Amino acid sequence: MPELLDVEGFRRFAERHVAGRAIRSVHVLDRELVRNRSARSLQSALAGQRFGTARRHGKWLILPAGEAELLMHFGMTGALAWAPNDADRHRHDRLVVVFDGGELRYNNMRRFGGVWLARDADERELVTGSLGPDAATLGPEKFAALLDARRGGIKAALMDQHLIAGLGNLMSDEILWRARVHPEASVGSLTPHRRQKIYHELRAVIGESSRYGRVPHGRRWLTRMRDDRDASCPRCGSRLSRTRVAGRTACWCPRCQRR
DNA sequence: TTGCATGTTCCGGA
DNA sequence: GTCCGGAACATGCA
Repeated sequence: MPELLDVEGFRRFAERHVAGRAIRSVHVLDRELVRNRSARSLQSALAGQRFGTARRHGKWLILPAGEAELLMHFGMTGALAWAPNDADRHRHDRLVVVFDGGELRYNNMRRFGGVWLARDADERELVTGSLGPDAATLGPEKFAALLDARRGGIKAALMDQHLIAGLGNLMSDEILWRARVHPEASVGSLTPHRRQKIYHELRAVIGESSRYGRVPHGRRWLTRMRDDRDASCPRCGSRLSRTRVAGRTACWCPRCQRR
């Protein structure tokens, strides 16, 4: 699930349910997913604190709690849920934060990602590593400058969190498909016009998706087609190709996205 | 049983 | 230093 848009959905979800509320207790259901503190130390750091305004940088969710921050990464299968009480917890719920009147559940089947506590901005950056500017607020000049300093393939560049934070496999495929750029094209081979087109589609994909908190599965989106074995291009009807690009399965149209 | 899955990190090699 | 591919991580599903 989680790329930038999904995490943005989680941010809003957290904002709606827990911002400003006092934490009554913290239940660590899977010790391993609390990555940089003991369960006990996380509990004592959070209990009694209030969550401030939820932030997001790339695929990271940042929940200020008192002086500290609770950092969440969702890996490939993470999600948040809210429940009025402790009934019917799921076996993949890894961390539960309890408030008066309900509880926030961090669920993660495959256990990539996890939860960290950061005492300050320095510790946060230690945890997240250096992140590029968030894709949702990246300006055109900055995007152009980042690509100018980059070699290698365009899909790898879009997915590199150090360069731009937030884009993953699905969104990079969606953007390149809309921009009609082959996923293996090298950055250096792209004309300024092509790069502007990629930027334009990046903004469009994020903009059109943001109200859903995820990339839509509509008929005109590549994302919807990639699950089908005999998927065809929503634009031209050609059979879509699947190849490994930058370590992931890229889905693209051999007719629309020529080298 | 095998392969694949929207994530990151680490390693060796060019 | 840069970039790439591959393997690893953990779990479930087709």
